[in-house]
Amino acid sequence: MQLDIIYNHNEVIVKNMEDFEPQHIFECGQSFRWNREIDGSYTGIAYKKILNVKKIDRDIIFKNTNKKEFNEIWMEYFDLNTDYKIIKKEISKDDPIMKKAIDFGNGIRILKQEPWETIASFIISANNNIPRIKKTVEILSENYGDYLGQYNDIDRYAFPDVKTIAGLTPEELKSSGIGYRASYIIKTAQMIVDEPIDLCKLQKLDIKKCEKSLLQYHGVGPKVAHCILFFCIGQMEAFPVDTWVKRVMEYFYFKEETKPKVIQEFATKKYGKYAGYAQQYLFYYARELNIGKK
DNA sequence: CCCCAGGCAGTTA
DNA sequence: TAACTGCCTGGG
Repeated sequence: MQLDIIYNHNEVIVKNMEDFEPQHIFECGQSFRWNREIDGSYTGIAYKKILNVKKIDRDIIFKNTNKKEFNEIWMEYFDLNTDYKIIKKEISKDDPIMKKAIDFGNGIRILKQEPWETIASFIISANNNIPRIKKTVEILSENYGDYLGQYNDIDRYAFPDVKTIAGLTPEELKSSGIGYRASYIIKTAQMIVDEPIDLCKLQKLDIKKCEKSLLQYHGVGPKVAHCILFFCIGQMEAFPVDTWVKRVMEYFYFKEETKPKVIQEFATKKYGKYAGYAQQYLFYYARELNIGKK
């Protein structure tokens, strides 16, 4: 698979890109820092960079970037070297439900996100709703993140550094609307400052050991751990079971109340090394169509 | 207004 | 180790 890339001034275009639908990528719930603009493009922040993404016909236009940055950051971030056709085929064989879910979320790509931001964001996501998670992450960034400049006349801020958060008190953090998760985030930040995350090391561990090490963080349980495994460590057989996935799996496969752990083990067996992708298609499908909700 | 949200930690049996 | 409970906060 060879990408057809054009590098312009402050802009990179990938021609005839397969399996890339901005709306599905940014609104499938994997990331909390991308917002839709009036023209249908999305502006977001990652790795202390501001980027705008727009799809025109079959081309993807990446604005506010350049060749060097694109190759160093965004290629991997957008998982552009992965052929989603193979994944889709693998997880949907003999599974009409998964075929439907994939058809619905056809252009989803899994973003390779930063470890600390992913950990903190998904700690915040617990017992919370997506609009509020996004708002909290935004306020956190405005209050404690680096100022990155303006884009489309709006001030943009990076997600706060782990050291900054580690130095705060829960009382200070609570002004960001983070609620009782403030103490979780701070404790976890302090753990990470004391022992920085070694991504390479984590990637080499088998998923069980990797999960176990993540569960040591405060505010990280099985669901959040699997989100971290999948969205930033690259353990693609992870399978986060949240309320939506639980409901949709019960509705389609189990036909009865089933414990998250049972669902997760079932999915790992059923979908194998691409289980995480299956989870993301299912989650998006279920949430958008309200499947399984009473 | 009340209900609840992409769970988790802490506490009991 | 399984089951139960309370939880900041604000969107819907």
